[in-house]
Amino acid sequence: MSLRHAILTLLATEPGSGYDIVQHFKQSLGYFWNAKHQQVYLELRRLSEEGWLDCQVEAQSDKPDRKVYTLTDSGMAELQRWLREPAAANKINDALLVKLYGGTLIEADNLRDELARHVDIHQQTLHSLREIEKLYLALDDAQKAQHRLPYLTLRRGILGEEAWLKWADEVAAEL
Amino acid sequence: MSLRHAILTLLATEPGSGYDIVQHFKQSLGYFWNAKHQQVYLELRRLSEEGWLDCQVEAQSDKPDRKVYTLTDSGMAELQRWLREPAAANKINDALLVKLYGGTLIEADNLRDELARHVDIHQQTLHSLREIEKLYLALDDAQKAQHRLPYLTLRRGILGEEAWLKWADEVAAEL
DNA sequence: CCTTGCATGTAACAGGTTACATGATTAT
DNA sequence: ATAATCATGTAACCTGTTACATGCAAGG
Repeated sequence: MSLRHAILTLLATEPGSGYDIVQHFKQSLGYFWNAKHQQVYLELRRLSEEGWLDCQVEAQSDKPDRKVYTLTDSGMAELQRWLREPAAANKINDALLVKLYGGTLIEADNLRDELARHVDIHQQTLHSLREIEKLYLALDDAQKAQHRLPYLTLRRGILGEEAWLKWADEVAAEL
Repeated sequence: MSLRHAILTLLATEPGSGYDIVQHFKQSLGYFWNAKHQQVYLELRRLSEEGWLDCQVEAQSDKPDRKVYTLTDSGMAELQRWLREPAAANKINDALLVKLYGGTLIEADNLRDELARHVDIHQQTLHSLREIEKLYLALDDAQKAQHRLPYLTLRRGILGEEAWLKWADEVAAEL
């Protein structure tokens, strides 16, 4: 479990609501972290109960109230403790590869369609990551320096998607 | 959940015990599927209860008894039904990227060490995948044709690890 | 009128991890 | 002696998903 620490990491940059965090996961950070809103709201409550977050309700005129969470000192201490701890290598469970592995048991057309669907998804992801990269590259040096590490995670997304699509080409040629 | 279908896929090629399946996950298939032995034994029991697997106890002289599971006709039907169903895109939760993202909050040395540790792991994985690839490439054409699809999943592992290491080079240069 | 976005949650369930448990054989 | 390999499991716990729930505002 590191959803709680992913949340603390995001809130270390700037305070935000559960909704904000979910939007981050859905948009720019989706290539390395995903969570449903239910899970996020649950963790936010727990993190507050443990004293790692402060919560302030922000009333809005035309939209529903927001609960804005801020990292506390002990929250920052916990985050740093976790950051220093070694991370386990990522566990991968890839259903598409299982399907390809067992692909001789079904029609080749089915497999080709499935691959094409996934190629579309990965191309779209790659495209949106490259758009974000453009924004970064247009920054001046001082701003670039500030977002150096998030940019490196973005590069992981880009290189990862490029490699995936290169692989898909190999597969398409064989199928 | 597709652990049950990953198991059915493996047993479609040849019957095996829970232990055999876990070994597959630990060794050659670890780059696309992972599961603990407890979970595998649990699923095997459930799959038998649903009539998708047959179980035969094989006594061994010097080693403990083995429960060898075989796919039934209805198990094969279920597997094919699942294989034809579209797979959701893979969900990624990568703690290392979260740590990199929040890396400004801790010492740079810590980050470099962590990266080096992961580079080691990925290099070892890539090495063992390449060893498996050599075995495939040495096969004659008929045998190659037989293992075409599993080989394509292996290529995914190799291209994925190569891309990961290429990214790690970029990161190391920046850190 | 209907859908999307904003914004938050509860409850039931499914899936996965950790701890504990057993016991023989083989290698260091 | 000690650890590793083979081989199977139970129980408690933690994490994540799905279904259900509310309610206003803006846009087509």
